[in-house]
Amino acid sequence: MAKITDVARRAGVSPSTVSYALSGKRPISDATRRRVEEAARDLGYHPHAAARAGAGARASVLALAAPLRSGVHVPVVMRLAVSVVTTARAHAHDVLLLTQEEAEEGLNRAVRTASVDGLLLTDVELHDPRLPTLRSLDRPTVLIGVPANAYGLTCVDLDFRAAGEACVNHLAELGHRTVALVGSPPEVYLRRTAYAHHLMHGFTTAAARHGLASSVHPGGPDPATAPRLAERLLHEHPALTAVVVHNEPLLAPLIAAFEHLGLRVPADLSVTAVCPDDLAATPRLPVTSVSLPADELGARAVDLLIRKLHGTAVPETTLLPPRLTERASTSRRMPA
Amino acid sequence: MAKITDVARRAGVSPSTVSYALSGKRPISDATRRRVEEAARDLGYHPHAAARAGAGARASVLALAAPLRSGVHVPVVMRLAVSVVTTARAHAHDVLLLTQEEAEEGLNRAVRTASVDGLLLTDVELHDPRLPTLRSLDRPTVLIGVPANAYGLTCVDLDFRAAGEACVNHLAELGHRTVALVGSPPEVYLRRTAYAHHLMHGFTTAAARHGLASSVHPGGPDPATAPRLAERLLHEHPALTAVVVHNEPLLAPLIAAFEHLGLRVPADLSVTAVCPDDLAATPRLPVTSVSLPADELGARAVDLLIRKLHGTAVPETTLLPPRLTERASTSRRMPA
DNA sequence: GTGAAAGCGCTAACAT
DNA sequence: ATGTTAGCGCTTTCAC
Repeated sequence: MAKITDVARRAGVSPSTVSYALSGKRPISDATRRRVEEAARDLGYHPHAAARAGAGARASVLALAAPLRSGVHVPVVMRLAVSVVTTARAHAHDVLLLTQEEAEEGLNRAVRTASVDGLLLTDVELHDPRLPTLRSLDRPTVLIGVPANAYGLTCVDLDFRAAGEACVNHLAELGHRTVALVGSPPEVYLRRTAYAHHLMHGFTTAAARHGLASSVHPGGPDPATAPRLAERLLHEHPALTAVVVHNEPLLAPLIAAFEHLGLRVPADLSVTAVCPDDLAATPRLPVTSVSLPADELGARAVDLLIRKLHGTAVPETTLLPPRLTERASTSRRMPA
Repeated sequence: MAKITDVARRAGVSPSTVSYALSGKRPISDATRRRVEEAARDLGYHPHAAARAGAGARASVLALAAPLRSGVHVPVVMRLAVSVVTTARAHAHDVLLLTQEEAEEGLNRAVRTASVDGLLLTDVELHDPRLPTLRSLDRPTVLIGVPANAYGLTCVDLDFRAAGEACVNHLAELGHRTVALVGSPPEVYLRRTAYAHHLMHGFTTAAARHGLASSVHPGGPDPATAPRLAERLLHEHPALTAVVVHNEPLLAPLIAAFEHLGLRVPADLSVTAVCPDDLAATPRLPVTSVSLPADELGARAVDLLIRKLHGTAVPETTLLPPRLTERASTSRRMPA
């Protein structure tokens, strides 16, 4: 493994010149720079990040803390992760993946021991226990999710409150008077996971504003529970004509279950979802949905974090406006 | 951030004593160790990995190179990733996630620049272009997947060849005479991805050995293509009574498509899958399957890598024997 | 425009 | 059993 002194010797300059020539942190004559670059290339030289970090520079590593708790839809997290890694690479950073439950201590360790420059947190809770640790860590951080008190934090997320409202607005415009939300699994609400909470909040307040009868039903993550849930919904709310589904694994099975019970979608029942676009745009029954732009969220989060690393001021909370796409699963309420 | 000298001062000892007391690399009196540990705890001291690495020690970081190319089933990779991170943490290591396509150069960079101690590769191809780079990198590596020439490498995977054979054996015993394999998407075969190749190989040879008529059909990753594929299979192979599915996203839709075409599973058509257990053990129609133990693969791979880091000799290739579980989707062939 | 030298925080000989 | 010292490879004052 070539080191900086090897490059220096080969280029006939001092190590510091190599460092400067490669980093561009001070003016170097064109001739020298050229020789240094060539020598570096010949030797396949890559500066050793650890040593660099020792000398006070950054290690160019971001940590992604993605707890993967029960009830979260893994594919969405994965897409976020991929988008984070890709965007980080575009900024010449690598990504350390933290999934552990040992949340607080894990963050500490990552920052010290693995010399992480900045942190990205997912699965943010309204009162996230990691926040105090985070504040003490004095490393730039971006939360993917908006806690109850975002003061002094940088957060980015889909505007889930507005997303919930958008779904209800759409249904209200179509004349529906009784709506239900099929949300995330109960444990997600119990943890007060931010996104689930915000969506529910938006759903409920919009329903109230429109004077709609509304109810909220956490849905199990298991598709097999869909038929029971469908039955229960219809039984408990006979006037129900529209459902908002914020639960990826349940979306398709739930629609199937309703149809199995003899309801036609959208003729008898309108369905709106909040989920990644490709999940909604299925050929059998394209579902009207608010897009959950996991890729964009990841990219935005990294962009913000990189800017913070550079010392640039960034907005406190970035909320992506919901984008509702009308597809075949919603229609005007048929007068009964 | 407390450093080793802070701890030393507080404990009234020299820095090296702190280092030794914490690492246990040389005998320290109980009294001293206790004082050091207490001082470290009080100060919230974590050794700085970058500096450590500078001094010749390891950084305790593993890299997981998971390309996520087109055609791979993301949830399986994700489970592997989670299992890798969890197991790595159990060995006090962190995991750097590499997804980039810039494969060879990416590995180089990770090792140098991010001071990675060891590498884990997924999505291994029969003639994987990363192998030469890997050999030159001189970092312990474990492949999750078995290339054509595994000489000098450490590999771990499900024994996909045996898995293919197990499926065919099972079907042959049930009296089936014409079988088809619905495999991974075409691009996976074009890349000569190891697992897909090995499974197909096992399927084909076992079919030949039993004297069965067999055919292989790459399946698109898109569930929407299932109906077309089902039709084609039945049309091209009128005598077909059994199918092996090695394609997670297609499994359920394909069965649905067959049933839609009027076939009863398993009365008219037996279906075997190679997939994670929870995907097969669906309540509607539990599918006979060979388990794809993503968790165990990840854990094994990390264990092997850690042992290599410790300088322990490890077996060259570890193949997990296939475990076939009979469920409701296969039955004895009905004489026509 | 370039070099020499100090030092980042840690570990591992080399002492005692 | 503990302390002293010399680096690891790099960046960054200083100095010219």
